[in-house]
Amino acid sequence: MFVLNVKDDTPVYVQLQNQILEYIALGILKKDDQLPSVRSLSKELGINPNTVAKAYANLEIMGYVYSVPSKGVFILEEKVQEDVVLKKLEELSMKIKDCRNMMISQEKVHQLVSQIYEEEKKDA
Amino acid sequence: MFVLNVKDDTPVYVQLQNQILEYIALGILKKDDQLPSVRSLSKELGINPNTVAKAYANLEIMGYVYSVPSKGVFILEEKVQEDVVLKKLEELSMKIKDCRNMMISQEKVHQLVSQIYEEEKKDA
Amino acid sequence: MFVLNVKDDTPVYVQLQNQILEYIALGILKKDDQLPSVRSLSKELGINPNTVAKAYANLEIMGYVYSVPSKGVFILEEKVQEDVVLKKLEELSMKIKDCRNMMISQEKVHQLVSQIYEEEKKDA
Amino acid sequence: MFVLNVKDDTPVYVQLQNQILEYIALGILKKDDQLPSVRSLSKELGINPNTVAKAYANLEIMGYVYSVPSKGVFILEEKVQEDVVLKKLEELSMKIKDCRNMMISQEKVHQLVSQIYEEEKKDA
DNA sequence: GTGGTCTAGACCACC
DNA sequence: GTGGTCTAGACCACA
Repeated sequence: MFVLNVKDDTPVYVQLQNQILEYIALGILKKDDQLPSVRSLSKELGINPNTVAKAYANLEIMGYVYSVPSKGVFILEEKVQEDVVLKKLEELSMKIKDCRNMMISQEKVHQLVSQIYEEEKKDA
Repeated sequence: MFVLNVKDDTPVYVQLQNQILEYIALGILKKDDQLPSVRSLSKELGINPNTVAKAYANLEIMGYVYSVPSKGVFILEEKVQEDVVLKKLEELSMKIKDCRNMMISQEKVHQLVSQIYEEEKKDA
Repeated sequence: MFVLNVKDDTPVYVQLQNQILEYIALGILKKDDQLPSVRSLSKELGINPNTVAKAYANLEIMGYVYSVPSKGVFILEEKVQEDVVLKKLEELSMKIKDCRNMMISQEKVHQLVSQIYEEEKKDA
Repeated sequence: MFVLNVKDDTPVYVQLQNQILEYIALGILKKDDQLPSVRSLSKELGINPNTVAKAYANLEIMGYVYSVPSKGVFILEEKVQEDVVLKKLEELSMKIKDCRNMMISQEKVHQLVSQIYEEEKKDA
């Protein structure tokens, strides 16, 4: 279900958080769905339980998830969808600004967008 | 001339490098222009001289700058090279893919691009 | 009859105990009244029978309840005892001290008390 | 500067968070003040650095503090004061409701408030 | 079985 | 020196 990229320099627990948020945004994870247990997921991904727990704890503090001790961790989903989308668009905006500032032409960027949307989800 | 954001999670020396590259791309820094001295710039920005030196050293390694001992550091090229642009575009591609995967419409993204390019450099 | 909140961080069996004590204090549960059976209550609340049994067992240890094997569990006292009230007042004291230490005015606190006592039990 | 209570069942890192928030609310810690380093504080309190780091990280996620890697952790203080006060009053309200529900008289509670405010800060 | 807390200690990038 | 990340493994309360 989750894919970690060791080459990526973003921390493992952040990668996990982001993937969970993406699944929520996509509607794959719904309100009150249970996330995999800390231990099972850590074993599956070959990482330390603490790392999974950290991701879950952060998501809880951020209000996307609630944990019931000795039961599990569950999706909260209230306004999450728009939150996540807005955050992604904000990140995108920064990158677009970088491109503009480096004198990359607007046409070039539009082209890239079209191209990526057309290659559908070969790499998702 | 340079603006650093300590609360930003990107390292200070990377922020500095990027801004210098940006100024080169924009033609503000031209071939053989001299960069501020390590000492003066570090004092001006309130950061450690080592940090400035590291940024300059990296730029030299990357081939955008040459240093003349006991003289200073100077711009080598008038244009940022292909690879820097390619790297930026690669980063942009990842973000666009994220948006596509989250079912954000292609139109929305095109809109954002246009909007950002139109607001020129109010916020650069 | 009982309302549990799984998202609350206080253990389920403690929530149950407290509510039973509250009903005793309020005179809703009287001497020799029978509590629901472990099995029926656990089914009704959707929780593990062990959890209900634990709450009952604790109440028996604390002397508020007695169990007759193969008969059921019954209320022993008509009134909650001093120590439970004292414990609650102790908890309240700590919170009041916190407020005082944070420079919240005495008037503000008195106001809050009055307000809560006046809204009766809309939310109990 | 900080006092931990091992007998208290609230987690050490939560105790730390709360004390820091209290100091902010009291104005003892001000905007851009630096918190003690993770290592020095952990040594001083005799606890593991991870535990201190966890408290700091949570405060950062909650938006009360910002950390500059290799520099330190600093107070952010934006609207923090009211946030913290509101949270405290909310906690107090819950305890007052408990008392009311256990038939403790309103006079008794007012008395307790007055008494605590009068003993000044013998125990702060 | 579950999550929560904590310790001990490692390595990293950065200043 | 600083914070950030991660591992390995312990113990606890709870269901």
